[in-house]
Amino acid sequence: MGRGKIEIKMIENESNRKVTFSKRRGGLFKKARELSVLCEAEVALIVFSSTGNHQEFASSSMKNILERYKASTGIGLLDYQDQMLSDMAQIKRENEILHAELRYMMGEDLDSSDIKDMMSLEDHLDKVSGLVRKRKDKLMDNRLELQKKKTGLEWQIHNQLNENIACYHRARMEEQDKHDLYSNYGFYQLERPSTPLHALPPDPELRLQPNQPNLKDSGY
Amino acid sequence: MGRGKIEIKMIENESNRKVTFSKRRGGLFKKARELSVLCEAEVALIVFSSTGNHQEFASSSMKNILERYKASTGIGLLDYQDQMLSDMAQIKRENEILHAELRYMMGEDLDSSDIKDMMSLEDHLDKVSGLVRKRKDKLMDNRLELQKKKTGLEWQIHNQLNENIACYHRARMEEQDKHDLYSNYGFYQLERPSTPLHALPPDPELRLQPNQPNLKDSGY
DNA sequence: AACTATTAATAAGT
DNA sequence: TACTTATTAATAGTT
Repeated sequence: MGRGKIEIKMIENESNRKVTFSKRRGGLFKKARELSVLCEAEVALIVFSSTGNHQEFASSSMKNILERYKASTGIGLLDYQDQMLSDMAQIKRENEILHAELRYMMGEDLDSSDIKDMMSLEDHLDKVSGLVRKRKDKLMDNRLELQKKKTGLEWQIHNQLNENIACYHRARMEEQDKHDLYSNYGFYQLERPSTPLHALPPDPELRLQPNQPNLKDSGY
Repeated sequence: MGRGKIEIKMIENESNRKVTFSKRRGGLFKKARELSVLCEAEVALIVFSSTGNHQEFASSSMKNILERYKASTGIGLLDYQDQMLSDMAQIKRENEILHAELRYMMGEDLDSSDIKDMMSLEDHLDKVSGLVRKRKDKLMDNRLELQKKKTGLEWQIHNQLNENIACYHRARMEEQDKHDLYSNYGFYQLERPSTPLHALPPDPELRLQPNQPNLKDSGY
């Protein structure tokens, strides 16, 4: 159709090619539209020129048509999609089973189970209880151990403090003794207990001892 | 182009429409191909008939062209797949969680759990154990009830048999008595216990009674 | 599905 | 790029 027929092969002359492209592209789109209108067909047409521009025609919406196309063919990803769908089904089944098992373990689905089931479930629960108890005991032990260590440390500090205080009092006593010696309070000082009264920790038994015999002896 | 021109609007006559569809579709695909060859254009053409069948033409590969189209417009085929992939990921996550819960319930994953966890799990296990015990007891009761009924039936049969046998023996005794009377064993017969010895069920206490006083009395 | 009269598309020229 | 036109291609209606 034109002044002479042409071979259907790439047009070497670039400007010719461009012109032909424009003309034929127009014709193609026109025919695409006509087909869709005359015959109620869904038509999607996408054309990229060699320069990279693209034009499209879609009888309804391109997205819809491509969705439909994808749904009906899957453009090479049919296998992939099938694979995915079957994987999905598999996983869903697993999910169902897990749910059921979990419900069973949670005792939510017992009405349909028989004595044998109950026995084995009971056994199982006992076993798990055992594990739990073991774990709990271990954790408890750990905590106790920790507590002990802590307490031990506190005792150490405590004892150290006592020692320090005792030390301090001994030192004071010695000084006092020296002082007393100078002041001639001789007898009274000798009657005093050798341990300092305020030393810690205070021993209740020691406290009950009369530590001021001088008052009693003095006839109050 | 044809014997008279036509308006571009839906063809009412169905067979006409179908014929026209076939013809024009062929022409469209031909022209699409020619365009792509003559002008080195990339062309993608998808046509759905009103009956749902589809045909396609792609100058290279439909997937490539649509990818290119998507790159330049954002409309693409991958939405569906993406959706599926994310669904899958979601389900897989759920699966993971279920697995973990189940492992936990099975006491397989306790090493990382703390005392609080253990306490609550223990509580839970106790609760489930309670449910299981209840269910088991109920089932046991049912079974026992059944057994009882069965046993009851057996006892009835047993008793009925005894009755029958006793009946039979009474009948025989009466006949025997008649016979003895005729044979003049008068005294000896009067000494015999009134119950027949072979009557069932045999009572051990009755058996211990000396039932042959005549031998003893005769001085053996 | 083949035919063909007729219209539509378009190659080459302007 | 647009218009023209000779020519080919497509196809509507018919068989």
